[in-house]
Amino acid sequence: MFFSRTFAALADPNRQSILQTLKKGEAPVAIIAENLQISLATISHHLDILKRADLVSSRRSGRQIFYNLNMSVMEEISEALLKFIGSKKTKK
Amino acid sequence: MFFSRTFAALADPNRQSILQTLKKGEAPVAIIAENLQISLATISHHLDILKRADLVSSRRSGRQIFYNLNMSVMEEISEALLKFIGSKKTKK
DNA sequence: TTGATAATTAGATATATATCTAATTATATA
DNA sequence: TATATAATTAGATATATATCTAATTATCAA
Repeated sequence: MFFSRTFAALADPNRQSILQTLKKGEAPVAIIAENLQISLATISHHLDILKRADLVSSRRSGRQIFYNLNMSVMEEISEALLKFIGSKKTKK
Repeated sequence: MFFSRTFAALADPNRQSILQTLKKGEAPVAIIAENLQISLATISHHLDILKRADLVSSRRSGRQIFYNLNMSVMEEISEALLKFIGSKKTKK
């Protein structure tokens, strides 16, 4: 339903770690990998999930692929949560 | 890491549907079940997950158990997301 | 106390996810 | 063009998750 893919993407600790790394600015996979103890193949897989959740984007530069944070979806989720909370009928 | 359990809980469409139902106020399982096409056992399982993610609470009244939305965690997540976004180094 | 009702728990299963190693693709450079 | 580098894709596997039916627990009412 709403943001299912994004919530699922945000639920994994390794993916959260990737997002933390990207907070400092765009980075190639090698840099992202420095903070993780999993294989490059698995990191690629996580990056794919983050991409399909619209949480990151990527661009190739030479042999490297740089990943970038995409903040708009997080904003949308934050807003949706606040709206959800706000719309709740509060009892007496 | 951060809110992993809650993000995972929010990722499932049936659980989202449960939260939507509870937005109108507390409800027993039978009412929650009206909007879902899955067994009561599975609904119990989803309610357990929502409870362990602190998204709902419950109280027994006679033979029924009433479930209730817990908004504080959603607030926390919303804030954490905004903080995360805000703390990102924006380039030039 | 017996039976009915409301919900959870147990046990099984099918699907999804995270992970790995090995193979492949894309790019740069000697 | 051959080789090295950066990353992804393929294929396999183990674990987690969603789901079901059947059994159990808790409560109420006859």
